[in-house]
Amino acid sequence: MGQDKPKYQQLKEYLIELIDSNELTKGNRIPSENELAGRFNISRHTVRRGISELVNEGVLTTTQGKGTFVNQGFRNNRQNLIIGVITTYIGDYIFPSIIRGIDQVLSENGYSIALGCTNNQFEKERQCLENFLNQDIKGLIVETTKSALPNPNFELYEEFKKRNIPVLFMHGSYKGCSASSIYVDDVEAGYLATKHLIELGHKKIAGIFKIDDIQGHARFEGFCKAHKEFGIALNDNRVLWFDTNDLKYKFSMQSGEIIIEFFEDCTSLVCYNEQIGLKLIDIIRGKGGIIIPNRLSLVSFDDSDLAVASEVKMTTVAHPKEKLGIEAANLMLKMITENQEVFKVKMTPELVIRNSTGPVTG
Amino acid sequence: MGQDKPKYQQLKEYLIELIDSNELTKGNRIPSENELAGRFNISRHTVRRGISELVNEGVLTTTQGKGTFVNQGFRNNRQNLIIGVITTYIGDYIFPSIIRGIDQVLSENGYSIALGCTNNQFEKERQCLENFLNQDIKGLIVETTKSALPNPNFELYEEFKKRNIPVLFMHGSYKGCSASSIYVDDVEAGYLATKHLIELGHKKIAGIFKIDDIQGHARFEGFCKAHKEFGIALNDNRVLWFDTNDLKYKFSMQSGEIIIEFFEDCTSLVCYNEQIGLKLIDIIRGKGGIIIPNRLSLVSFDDSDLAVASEVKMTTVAHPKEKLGIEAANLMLKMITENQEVFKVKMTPELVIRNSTGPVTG
DNA sequence: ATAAATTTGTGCGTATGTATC
DNA sequence: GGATACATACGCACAAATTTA
Repeated sequence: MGQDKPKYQQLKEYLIELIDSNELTKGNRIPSENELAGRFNISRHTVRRGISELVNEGVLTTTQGKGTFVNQGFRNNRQNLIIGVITTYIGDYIFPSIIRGIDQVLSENGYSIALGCTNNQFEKERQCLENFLNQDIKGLIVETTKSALPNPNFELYEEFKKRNIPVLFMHGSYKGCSASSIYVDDVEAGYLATKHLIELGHKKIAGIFKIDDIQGHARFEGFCKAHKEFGIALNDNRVLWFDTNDLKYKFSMQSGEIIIEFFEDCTSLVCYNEQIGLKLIDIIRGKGGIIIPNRLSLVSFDDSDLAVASEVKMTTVAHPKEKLGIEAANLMLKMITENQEVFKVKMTPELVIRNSTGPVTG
Repeated sequence: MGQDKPKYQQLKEYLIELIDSNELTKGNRIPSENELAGRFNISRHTVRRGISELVNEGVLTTTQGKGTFVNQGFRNNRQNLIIGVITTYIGDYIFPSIIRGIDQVLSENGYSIALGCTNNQFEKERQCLENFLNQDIKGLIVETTKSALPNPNFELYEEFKKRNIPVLFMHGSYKGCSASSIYVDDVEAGYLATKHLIELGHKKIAGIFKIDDIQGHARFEGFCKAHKEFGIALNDNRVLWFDTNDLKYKFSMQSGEIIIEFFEDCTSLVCYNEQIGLKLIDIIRGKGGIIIPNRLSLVSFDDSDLAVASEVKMTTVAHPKEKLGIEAANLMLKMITENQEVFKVKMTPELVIRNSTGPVTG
């Protein structure tokens, strides 16, 4: 008789053993409390304690007057392996690819995804986090919301840490937070895009970047770095910043005039992503007169479907997408097993040259 | 003193009351077991039972030697509202929009989504279902996997029914299953697309449809229906069938010649979806000579981003997408509250006319 | 640094109530 | 009604962890 383990624990293990070996299967009645008490020479109270824990774990169900029964066998693997995933947008652009990558790896390993979507709003992010705190998730992968701004949901992330639930940030992490993160080297991306234009002879390069997003900042940093490295002066008037709210209005056909004026004296354009890129192409096509790449070279980022959707096949700096998702999921599995190590993984983007860029003319 | 409720239950309610009224908040120690026993004149054993249930519900945490403490307030709403969502593909095309629609409604109502993805394989579907059976989900929304074939996971769906977990099928339900379903009228969609061309004067209409997909069959059915209704003969040679595996090869630039030959003697084309439509536009643009809509009118389906991505803005029959997701989520909420009624909801698609179609010429 | 007090954890015994067969 | 099985409830004893004097 092991004196180390509590008796109710031993009883639990005995019952689990019976169920796992199929001596008791779904629907079977287990011996009565009194019988178990007699058989193991323990008190009925102790039997009750063991049983009540198994009921709580979903293994058994008790019915007064009838007995205690084994639940449906689906609970045989009594695991509940869920990873929370929070993204800014769910259905747009490259996010689906990332989620697909994550799902691919996790489902292979018996995990499933619980999905949350912030629409880039702190309030919704908070809601998602609270939701996940109420669930028994084994890990959390977060694509940061408004990553360039200070985050008001800091305490909630701390709570995950306290509970030993690993958190992995994607596309940048919050300041002062020592959590793991996986991100694309967006400075390098911005650098590669700009360098490509410079090497084609461009000197007047416009840039459009997103202001409330750390990726926007990073890509702009790379934009600057390339200018500096090649000794080209950077003109502030050639950089246009926009935020999430501008998306619908600033880049519509109606305001196309303003946009076109903006890069009028430039020969090329570094464009924050392909959603914007495609809208610009539409505007330019609509106005006529400007030909890509002859009059204007365009580099964008991400290499989504949109890059090759129109007649202008965009030169772009490819985001790893699925690969990032796969990497992130693998990291998460590692974090779960290797107990709270902090990882920082940087993925390097690659330039994909298509026909939206060409040598400077005139 | 209410004699109806058990004493441990009364104790639980007393403690919950203290927490909800913020007299005890996160981190606070509650009175010791002995003190509570004395105060309420009940035995310590009874106190322990009440406390142990609250521990199990995540409200309290006990530490031997220290005391019993109130957990972080996130559990104040001790609900665990998760809806399982199973789709065939996660990241492609219109699925993200559907998921976004579902998420929009559910998150507003305090639910969150647990996501599963079958890749159109029965085995993965089974895995997802077993996963969800192990979780405490409140409902299940399933996009059917290989809906034309008999489903081997029937018993698992039955199990949900047994547990009173409502199941809602999307895009068709399994045979012999009396569950609720929500679907788009794809016959009508095919009919609308074809009728639009006929009304523009087209009589030689080619069709491209997906063969391993019930939507493909339905859209083809509508294609036929319109031909019959307007007394136009249907030529088998003008219908091209493809399956999932063909996607990569059949519609590439390399095999473009074959595709173009296929609709050479037609003035218009009904194209299964916009992924294919966009590839065709690329092929046509690459070959030159054929102008849309002058030489060839093109109608597609779904109204995804891709419809307006290129210089050819596609006329298309819009899939409700988000709206379908929203509808589905609302239905699910209704099913949860109204206890297992069976709903059948049909959504009607709408024609969106853009500039890929025009009157027949020559 | 040690002992005492406090608090939770394990375990036994008993009694009575209530649901099911 | 009677037998059986689970539900509620009280009491006691000792062990183990933590705090405090």
